[in-house]
Amino acid sequence: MEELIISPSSSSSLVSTTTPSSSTTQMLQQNLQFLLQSQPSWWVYAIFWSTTKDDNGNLYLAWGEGHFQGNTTKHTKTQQQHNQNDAEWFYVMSLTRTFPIANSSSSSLPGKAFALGSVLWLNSKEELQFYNCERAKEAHAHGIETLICIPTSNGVVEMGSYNTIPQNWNLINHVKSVFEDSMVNNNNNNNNHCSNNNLHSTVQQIFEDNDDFSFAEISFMAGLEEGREQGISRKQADVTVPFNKESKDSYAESEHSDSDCPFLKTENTENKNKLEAPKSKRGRKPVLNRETPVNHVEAERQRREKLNHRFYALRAVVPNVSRMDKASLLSDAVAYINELKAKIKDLESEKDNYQRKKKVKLESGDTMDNQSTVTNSSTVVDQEKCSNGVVAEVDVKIIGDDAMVRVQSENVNHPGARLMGALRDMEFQVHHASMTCVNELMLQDVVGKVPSGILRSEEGIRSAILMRLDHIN
Amino acid sequence: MEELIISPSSSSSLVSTTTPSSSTTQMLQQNLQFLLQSQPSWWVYAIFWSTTKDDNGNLYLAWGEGHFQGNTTKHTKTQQQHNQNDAEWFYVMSLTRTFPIANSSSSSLPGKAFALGSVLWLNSKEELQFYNCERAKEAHAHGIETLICIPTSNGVVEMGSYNTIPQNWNLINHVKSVFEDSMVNNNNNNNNHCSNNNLHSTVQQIFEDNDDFSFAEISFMAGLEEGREQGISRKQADVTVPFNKESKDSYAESEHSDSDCPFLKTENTENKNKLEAPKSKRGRKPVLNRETPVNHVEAERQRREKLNHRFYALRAVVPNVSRMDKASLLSDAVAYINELKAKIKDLESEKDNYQRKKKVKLESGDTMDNQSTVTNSSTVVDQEKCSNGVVAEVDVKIIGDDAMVRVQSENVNHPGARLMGALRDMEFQVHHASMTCVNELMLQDVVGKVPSGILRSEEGIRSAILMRLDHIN
DNA sequence: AGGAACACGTGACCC
DNA sequence: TGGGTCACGTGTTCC
Repeated sequence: MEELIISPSSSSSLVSTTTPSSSTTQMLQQNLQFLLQSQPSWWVYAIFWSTTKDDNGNLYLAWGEGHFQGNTTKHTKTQQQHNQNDAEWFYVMSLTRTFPIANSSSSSLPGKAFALGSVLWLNSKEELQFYNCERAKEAHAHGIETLICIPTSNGVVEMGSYNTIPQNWNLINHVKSVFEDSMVNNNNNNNNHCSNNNLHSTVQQIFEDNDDFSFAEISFMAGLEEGREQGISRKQADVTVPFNKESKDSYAESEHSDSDCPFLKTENTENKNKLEAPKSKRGRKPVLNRETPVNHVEAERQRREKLNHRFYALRAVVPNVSRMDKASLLSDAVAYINELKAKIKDLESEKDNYQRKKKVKLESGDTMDNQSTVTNSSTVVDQEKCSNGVVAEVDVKIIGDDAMVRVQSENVNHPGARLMGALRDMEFQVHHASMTCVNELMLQDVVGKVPSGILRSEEGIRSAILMRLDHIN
Repeated sequence: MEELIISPSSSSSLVSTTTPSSSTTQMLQQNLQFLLQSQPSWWVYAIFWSTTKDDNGNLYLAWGEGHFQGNTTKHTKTQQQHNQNDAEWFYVMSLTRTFPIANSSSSSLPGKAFALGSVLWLNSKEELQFYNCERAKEAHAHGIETLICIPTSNGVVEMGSYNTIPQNWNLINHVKSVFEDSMVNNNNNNNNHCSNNNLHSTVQQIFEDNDDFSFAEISFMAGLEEGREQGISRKQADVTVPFNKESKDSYAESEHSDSDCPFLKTENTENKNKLEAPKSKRGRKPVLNRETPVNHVEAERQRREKLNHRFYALRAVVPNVSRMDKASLLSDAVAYINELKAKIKDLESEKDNYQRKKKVKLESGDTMDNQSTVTNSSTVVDQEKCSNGVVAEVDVKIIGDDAMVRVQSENVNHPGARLMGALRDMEFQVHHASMTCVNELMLQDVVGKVPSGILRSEEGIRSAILMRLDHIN
């Protein structure tokens, strides 16, 4: 798999005060990359469109950072390669794009997302083609099947995939938290010191639910650190770590190792460790003493990382975390869960009430039916055999201008449709009707206005119905 | 069936002042018995483990009450009888048992449940065997397949069954309500008994303000500390820090100084400092070298404790925590939160639908014109204009093999006949239907079996109905 | 300072 | 025996 990384060194001139420092840029790039690589679904690229002001002070979106990871695998080169090239082209061309921020139907999907403040998730040909958005159409023309735009506080994250990917709230939450956090902190920190706290938090949220993947990547950290990163401090190694083994070749390590993001706190503990290694030249005896502990240390490190990932994940799903420390997070999470539970309980009881009411309605029909079945032994003489072989019993009672019709029959041949059809033919205006199926029996009760034209007698209506029941089917 | 009832008269020596009165005992016994007998699943026994203090003021769980109802039936005497005897033995032996309250991997399942404040529900051989809990293993060795512990305000209800019984919230809620209520009365006058007052309801409040620990949590801490003390001796600490034994009891946090659990404060920082004093050779102030690190250590200890309690609280509100480690808990919590969110979204949209319809119903009664001209953009999508000019709103919900169809339209052109005809055309077998005319509006509700041939989606059915409503008349 | 929060390495424990 | 987890004391950084 090939990677394509574009840093907006040129575009920085456009950006006024919000110009990301190069360390931020790099962080952005890493975030995007980690984002893509941590997703279970395959995304071709991710772009962060950054809010920018032009000379007139109007906001628009311009290229902030991007990551392109191309095709899912090397197989099916013929067809997919074509697509990849297409999408690559689309991606590269995006460098030059800017989008006005407008919610009107414009050509700007990112602009719309930012203006509306809502996620746009288009995942079908149809949506892309008919969304009345030029960029969506372009994307589709270049093989993109799913195109999403997620607004953040100061930009929009756009992602594209060849596949149809259903909306995924985890992804959305990750993106939101990662890019909110990273930028907020960036704004707060005017120094170029790239807090690795932030970096951790931003990076790690990505892994939230994709445990296997993140674990794999994290575990690889262990092997990586000792061997090849001599000069780099431990913490930086942590950051660069998620470049997984498979892709290590294509990643210009320099790109990160020469980072201007100074993890100034070159760790004494780590240094100590490193210094200790040579010191251990003493004898071979430490073999058992050296190797095991180092694994242990590494394992513990990984455990901590994992735990922290989970914390970030939790942070991503719990809104309004009062303070940023872990304890507060946990208690907020608990409170939030209880809140959600209470809400669900409320809603459910509400719904329950509603359904119970409905049930009562149904049941009242049932009891009525029962009642009628109990009494119908006396009226069994009223049963008539229809020509289609269905036994039907019809009972009519006239009350003032209205009539009450009760029909009881086998549940075959859609008795409801037949009765309703019959009543329609008779111009019988239905006010209320209910039909219930009990075993093989269908009971229908209808109340309505007797048509003026027809013979206004119970027996007349009854036979009219019977006749039509017989013939209509 | 044989019953085996053991009252804790003998064990009362263990129990200090918290010994339940005999009336309470009896009530407990009845509750347990009723509990067992009211369950659809067969449980072999139920035990109420009551929180108790030993001479040092440490919390334990000791036998409070129990009920044994033995085998499910008399059949298969050979095999089951053996198990029953086994379980009976296990049950009787429980009389002598006490459990420290600790979350650490100890032999105490009830203790763990109480400390965590969360239900433990083990219902497979594997869980019982590998739960790293002696009591679970013992239970399994005696034929128990499902072993559960449900914490209450002042104890734990343990139940065992030969069968594999899935987690059942009704049972849990039942236990909680019954045993919380019954015991609260008993507790109130018992000043030296520190009950954790319904953990589940309190956690919420506890964390409302961030750092406030209610006595509920404190009681926890006491149990925890005490449990650790018993179980795992802090060897490392013992070696490196000679004063630890006392200092580690200083879990007390500043916030709960007014806690109604006075005994918990027995060991405090002062004590530790006092013991620490001799260690510092002499002068008042080795401050810089001695005292500061000690405070730091202590603070860190408390911080850890706090974090852990938050973890316990989180465990208490997250059901079905897959594994007991923190990382799993966190990710489960995240998953759970997302689940809850999704559910709320569902319920809310459902409710929204319902209310919108209701609103439409009400509005359409007198102001049909208004409604149509208002261009309520959200509702207009649901409404379709039939060719005959009748506005109809169709809602379909699929439940298993059945579908619920709701049609709302003007009462013209015999909507009942049209709908029934449409359903007949679709081979939709009606189980129940009701139609009601409110002013000029006709409401129809139909429940029936979805034909297998048709596209079995709600939207598919809906559009099929709409199409036919349009054409049939 | 001095508290609060965090990461780290380490010892211990348990499958 | 090793991999996984935990608690602990410590160093550090940010108010």
